[in-house]
Amino acid sequence: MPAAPIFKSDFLRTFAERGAYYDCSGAEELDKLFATERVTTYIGFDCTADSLHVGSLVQLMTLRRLQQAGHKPILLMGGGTTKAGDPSGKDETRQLLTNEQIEANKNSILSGVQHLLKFGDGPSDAVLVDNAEWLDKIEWIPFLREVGRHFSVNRMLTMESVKIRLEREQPLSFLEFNYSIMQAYDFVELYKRYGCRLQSSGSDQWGNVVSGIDLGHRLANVQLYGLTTPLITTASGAKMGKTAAGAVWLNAGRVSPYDYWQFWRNTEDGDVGRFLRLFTDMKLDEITRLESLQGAELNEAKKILATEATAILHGREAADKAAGTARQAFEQGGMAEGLPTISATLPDGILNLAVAAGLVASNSEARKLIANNGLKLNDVAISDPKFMVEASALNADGVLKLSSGKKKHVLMKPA
RNA sequence: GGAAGGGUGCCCGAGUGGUUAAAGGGGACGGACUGUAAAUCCGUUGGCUACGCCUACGUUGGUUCGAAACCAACCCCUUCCA
Repeated sequence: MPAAPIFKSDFLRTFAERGAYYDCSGAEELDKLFATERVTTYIGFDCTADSLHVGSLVQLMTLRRLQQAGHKPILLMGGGTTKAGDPSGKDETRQLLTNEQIEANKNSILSGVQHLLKFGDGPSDAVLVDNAEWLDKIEWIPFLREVGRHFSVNRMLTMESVKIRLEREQPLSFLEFNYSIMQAYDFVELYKRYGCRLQSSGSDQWGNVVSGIDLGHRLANVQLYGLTTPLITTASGAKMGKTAAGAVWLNAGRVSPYDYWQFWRNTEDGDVGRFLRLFTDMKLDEITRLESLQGAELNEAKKILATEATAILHGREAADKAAGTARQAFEQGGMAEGLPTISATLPDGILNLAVAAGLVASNSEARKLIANNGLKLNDVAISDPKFMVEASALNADGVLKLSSGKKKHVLMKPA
């Protein structure tokens, strides 16, 4: 990672102090721009799913900090690019999404980030833009004449992403080859429509960002800028955001605030300080204090991380509730009301209940879990797969707690 | 259009007629140890009404007592040539 320059503007300085800075183009000029005017900045996301996940959070936090510093963020949805489909991946003949699906995904994604960014018409309010607005209307020949002539294949072949594929003799379709052109075009189009001067992205997108800057010179005679964030991995080197249940989605419908809180609570020791800087709004000196905690005391810092990160995404109330639920479930061994709750009909076999609770995918899996001593009813391990759960197992509040391992709990209420 | 190689479980990858629900690795899950961490060690990793049965090695059909493996057609991927 290049050493971060000393920035004068509030935004870039904060951005760098929080560990989100990887590289940028024209550092000095960009710094000056940030210090003197409101800068409109965009980040692109694809909309193949109905929610973003934690992997996009660094980017979203970038937009949040921009907005906090009084600048204007644009969330660019790749509606147009999504229609082309991502051809990488071997033999999955990936289904192309219909327009309705893409539209639904966009709305859903937007609803998932409502707490992170303030959307609206104000000068620094975030806006959502879909690149289908212009990509859909492109005509082949005019596009080639206007835009295509500015792209040198010779140079595109030297781009890192392309070069790697060629060197490894991996296939690279024409469509993929065009992604960088589309992305470059998006940048210029956003400049024309919204006066957008800066594109932020992960460091892997650098080549595409530079293409956009270049195209800005040629088509609009304007100086555009790029700002990249580092790739975030965990201290033990794993890609961030993959857990048991798959990706950690941002939408509450996919991953509940409670589970989201748990995700952050289970952060590795070595990541606590870094994550506090990146993913919360906490003051830096407070973070310095928290990350200096040793051994088990670091758990306190993890709880704060979990609550703060959850508050940013789901709101303060949901975060406090998740924290409270966790406290009851883990520290007081209680029934913790806020745990995911499903309804059940008693009496029923323990296998059925475990499947109904979503703790396991099948009866067989439940049997295996029991054989491994991992399935608990009201905190007592079950040893008999044929165990019948009677209504008498309900506690005073009329619920029963089913657990897989030590961390995953579900409450069951008679229907 | 021609030639060659290939499609195996969540992923990578072995397997070229029976002992194969399919080696090995990764990942994941559970257990032990801990601090709801990491590392380490152990176990599990297709389904079911479960000492048995069902479904699975791109698709369909065939050869055989018996096929992931052999044959045919088709689909898809990769590479080289035009």
